Amino acid sequence: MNAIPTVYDVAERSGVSIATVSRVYRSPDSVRAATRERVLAAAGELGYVPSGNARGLASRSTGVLGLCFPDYSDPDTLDAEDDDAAMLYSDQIIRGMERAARRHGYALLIAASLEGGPENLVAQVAGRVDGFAVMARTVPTAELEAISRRRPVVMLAGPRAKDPSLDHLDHVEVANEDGQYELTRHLVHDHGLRHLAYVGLVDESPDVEARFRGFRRACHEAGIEAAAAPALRMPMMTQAEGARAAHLLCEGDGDRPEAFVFANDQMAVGALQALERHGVRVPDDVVVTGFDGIPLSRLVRPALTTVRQPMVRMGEEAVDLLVRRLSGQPPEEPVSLMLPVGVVRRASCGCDEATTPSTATPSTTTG
Amino acid sequence: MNAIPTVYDVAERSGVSIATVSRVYRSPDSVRAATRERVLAAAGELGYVPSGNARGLASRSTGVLGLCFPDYSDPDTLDAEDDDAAMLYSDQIIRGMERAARRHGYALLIAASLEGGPENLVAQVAGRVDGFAVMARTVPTAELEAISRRRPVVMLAGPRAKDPSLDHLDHVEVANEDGQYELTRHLVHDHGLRHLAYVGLVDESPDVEARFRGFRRACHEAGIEAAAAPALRMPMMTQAEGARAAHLLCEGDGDRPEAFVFANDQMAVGALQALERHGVRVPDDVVVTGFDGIPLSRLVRPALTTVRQPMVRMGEEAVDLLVRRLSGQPPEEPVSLMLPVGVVRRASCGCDEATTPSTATPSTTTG
DNA sequence: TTGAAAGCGCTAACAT
DNA sequence: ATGTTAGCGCTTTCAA
Repeated sequence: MNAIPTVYDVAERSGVSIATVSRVYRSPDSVRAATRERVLAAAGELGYVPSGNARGLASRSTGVLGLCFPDYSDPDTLDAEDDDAAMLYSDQIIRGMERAARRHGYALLIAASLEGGPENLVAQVAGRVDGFAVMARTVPTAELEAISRRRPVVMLAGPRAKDPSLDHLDHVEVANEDGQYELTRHLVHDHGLRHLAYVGLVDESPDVEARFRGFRRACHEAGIEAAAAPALRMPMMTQAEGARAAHLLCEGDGDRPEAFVFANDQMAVGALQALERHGVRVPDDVVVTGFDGIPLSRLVRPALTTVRQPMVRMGEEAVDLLVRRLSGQPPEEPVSLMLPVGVVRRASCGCDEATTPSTATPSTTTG
Repeated sequence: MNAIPTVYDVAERSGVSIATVSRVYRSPDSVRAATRERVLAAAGELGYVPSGNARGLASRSTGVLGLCFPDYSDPDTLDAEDDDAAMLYSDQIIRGMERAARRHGYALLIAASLEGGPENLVAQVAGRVDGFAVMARTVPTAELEAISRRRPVVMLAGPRAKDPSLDHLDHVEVANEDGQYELTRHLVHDHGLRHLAYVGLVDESPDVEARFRGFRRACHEAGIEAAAAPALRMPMMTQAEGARAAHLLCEGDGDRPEAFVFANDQMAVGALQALERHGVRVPDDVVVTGFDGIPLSRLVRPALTTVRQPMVRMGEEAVDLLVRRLSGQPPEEPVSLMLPVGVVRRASCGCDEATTPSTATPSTTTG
């Protein structure tokens, strides 16, 4: 692992100037074929690869896009196998971004921010890319605000209006409110339920709030006395907390809700486990729903009724937005996209179809 | 989006030298608190973030590791939902690498190589990272050989000895041969099958070859006349090809094998579909097995007996290897790791347990 | 078509 | 504790 070869080494070995070496890579046509051959040959022999750093520095652009995402790994998921199944948000967004980035000729730099980790994580990313996407609440607002003044940042799944200092960012979110509204409406309308308990989050989360609004709206419209706040707010949205929520809801005051409407799938899954242990049957005794549409939601029994979010697409949209900003004609105004979601009716709400996927194409009913 | 601020701007604004600005970020303690505050304040107001490029250039290290992987997306998987379920190899490796990289303070740069795409993809990655991992057969050998002479590269899942020009690379693979051997032995020994057909790949793939060796060894040991070559070699390992293979095997010469042993899960899944369409029952009429342990293998019905590869772990090991090479005391010799695999017995071979996962913890029998 | 030279923004001695 | 000063490896005018 000797010194890494540079343009100078290649230039010397092929008897040209460093400018020519550079040209061979940047605009091959501007160099005579014979010269090009010689340079390329020398480069090959030396194992030369242009330094992305130097290139970026000299040309002020890196050809790399970034993504900051929270370290979502659910500590409750100890089983490696479950871990596999629970393909996370971030994986899907990564997939979407990588694909789109590649289409546009960019590479993708990813970094997960561990809770309370070094704040400079963003900086680490921001300093190395032409633009980047941030999953909501991954990055300290102040820091993000400062950075985003100088280079394109798109916010994912987050609070568009929430923070006015960030309202100049492009933004992609999913129709949380509408999705939860549709799902709730399904419970009320199609299943005739009247007594629903919503389980949210202690911390303020724009997504969770929006979902709750959808829930409440559906209740209102059905003439159900909808609480102004969730029945329960948990400190984290993990399986363990979901289980705990199920406990609390059951041991309440004897009069158990007909449905537990969870703000995400992880909690709902935890609840299913807890309920099974307690001999409470789903959906016969109580209906359970989630939100997200993680793969695990389809694997559990009963399969979970939920709202699917198009996360891969979100990644793609994010990249398209960034590329647009980076291009000659960036939109003047900040762009805000709201991607549609779909209610997935499965067994946990009493829709029994598609419970046992047939060979190779486990299908679900989307409504 | 005005000019991006630099150390000079921050220095000027806070009335210090650029060296001090640099110190504030590199070794905060070497700067008086008051000064530090002023610098940080100025930086904040300016929206300053240290340029990763300049940093990398000056310090000759980027703090980034890379991964090149093939664009595995199976074109047969048109359904977005299946796509979700089929968490791919690459996703798992990315997960593993990202985690491990973060533990070591590195970020991760990922780039998929589209078949026949620009070869400079590797260069794009190689030029921006301190070291990187390459999934086998992603990158032209010559290019890789040259690059790997100058910086650490670890080969994933590939042909260790295959290419002598690459035998100086660190290398992580899974026990393909042993895994297929164990699985085959299970079929022969526990299920008493004697007539097995192995379905491989036309192209030479070290992994597939290794698996076939395991298959053959198990046959030999059981006194079964094992063909020197796979019963069938398909051009690609997709679901469509798996279905085609099933056809061919069924319509052979009337005497159908008792088991179809596929070189990967995708093909096996395709075969399951085809067999169902033809009214051939699995496992009653014919046993089907796969290899990989992709999530989809558990979702299909009958659930697929297969061999699970620890891909997340592979990603972690790769990073550990890279970090080791980058550290002060790199091992002298190239390191080669072989990760153990596990046979997963499910319904498609006649092991009926664990076919219907119970709530939240779909379990499988690992043997 | 090719070369010379001036940076790009930062780090790392070396001074002070 | 802070400032000065070379580079780091490349791109990019400007000349030739």
